[in-house]
Amino acid sequence: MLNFSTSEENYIKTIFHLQNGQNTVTTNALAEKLSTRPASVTDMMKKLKAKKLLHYQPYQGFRLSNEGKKVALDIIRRHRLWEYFLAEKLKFKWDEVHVVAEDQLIDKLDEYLGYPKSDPHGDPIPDSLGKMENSEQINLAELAVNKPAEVCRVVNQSDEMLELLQHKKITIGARVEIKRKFEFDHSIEIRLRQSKRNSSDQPSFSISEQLAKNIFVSL
Amino acid sequence: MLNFSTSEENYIKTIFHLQNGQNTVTTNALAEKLSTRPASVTDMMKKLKAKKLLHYQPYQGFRLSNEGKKVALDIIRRHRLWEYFLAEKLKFKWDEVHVVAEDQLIDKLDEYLGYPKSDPHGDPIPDSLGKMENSEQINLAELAVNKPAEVCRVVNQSDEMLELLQHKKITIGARVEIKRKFEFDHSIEIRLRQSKRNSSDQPSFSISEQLAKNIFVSL
DNA sequence: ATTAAAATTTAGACAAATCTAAAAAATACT
DNA sequence: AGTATTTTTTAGATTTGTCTAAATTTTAAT
Ligand SMILES: [Mn+2]
Ligand SMILES: [Mn+2]
Ligand SMILES: [Mn+2]
Ligand SMILES: [Mn+2]
Repeated sequence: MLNFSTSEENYIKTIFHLQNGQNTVTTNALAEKLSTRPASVTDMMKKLKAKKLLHYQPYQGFRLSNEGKKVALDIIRRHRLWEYFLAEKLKFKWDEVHVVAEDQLIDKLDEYLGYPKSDPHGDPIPDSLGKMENSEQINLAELAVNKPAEVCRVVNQSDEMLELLQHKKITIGARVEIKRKFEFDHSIEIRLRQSKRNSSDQPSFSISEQLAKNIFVSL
Repeated sequence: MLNFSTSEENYIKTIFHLQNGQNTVTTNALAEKLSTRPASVTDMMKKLKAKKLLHYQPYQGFRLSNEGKKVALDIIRRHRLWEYFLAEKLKFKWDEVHVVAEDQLIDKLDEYLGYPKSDPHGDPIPDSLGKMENSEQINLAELAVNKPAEVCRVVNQSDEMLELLQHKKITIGARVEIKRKFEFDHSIEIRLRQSKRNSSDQPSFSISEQLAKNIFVSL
């Protein structure tokens, strides 16, 4: 299914609701519902007709095509699942979920998540006042040999970087220890451990200086 | 704090990251990072300067003002909290959260919420194939006297309507029974019960035909 | 059947965000 | 210093979504 703009989605969703029962929707009714002007509605109807989302003959009103109805149901599904989430998980009142403001939502989400200190990449999350703690993290390239540490942050988050990390199985929270440093190309040999408990060690392997410089650890 | 467009927010967030350490950010660096053209960057810089979000003299590079930094931190907070939510609750891998597509997200959300059948207003939620069940709901205005039923849907969801419902304490899931119907104005006298168990009855009260017509119940 | 009113569409304009191509300024290089 | 290169800005278009005002079509009323 193609991708539609917020504006197009609004029109589609609203037509779906208005045409319930009635077989066509009028320009004025739609303009009224969307708090916009009839001329704007006509403009958009031409666009949606061109995209085959609705049937429309000038002066004759319009109704969604089957394709348009499919899109509408997808939009409605999204909308209602989010409303359910807001009410059920974030504890908004059922009559508030329509008009939740971004700031309010984020604060409730923060509360719901238990005020996490850092995101999945290890990046610190600012609190509601904008304060962001940066704990003492050191670059993996500068970690001393044989000093166990924990991967806590990955700076470069390009696809290429993340692909490499996944392949090497380096994840946030993993325990890591440098076994050797090579002067020639500044590559380092490291060993990962499953968890803090001394479970089965993995074999050691080497990573480039470039990769190491993008990984931060805490002791 | 004012409201900014998605585009403005992208610029602000990216400048924040780029200026870490450096004291100014260059036009080309920003264009590169945003995959846009230098000319577009200059255009936006004029706009953000006008809004006092950054310091900028032509040809001299730019940096966020204190106000701009505040906005950036707010954006970063939102972004990272959502990433945390995606990873922790919706179980996306930590290296997937950057590029989650809408469809995927919604399906995971659906799963996480336990495939709810209807939203907080009682509106049915279509499944991932677009199927939407409409259970036999009857209009409260047409419910027989002394026949207990459950409020399952509210059609008109205007602020005015929701305000009235809240005042009358009529909520989705509430048990309701019509005690009398008045022919004169078609108003009805109803009584609510706390739950399905026969707990303490509330006193009965009357509602207008107009309100009743917007409420649907199931038996 | 005319005329009046209402609904709808067209014409033309505007703001936001982007682009290409050309001009201007800053830097780098003999 | 004088020229070449790079960086940045301006000028002018384009796309999307909106608007007002005027024209057109449909519907309602005499
Ligand atoms: Mn809603
Ligand atoms: Mn992140
Ligand atoms: Mn991200
Ligand atoms: Mn709803």
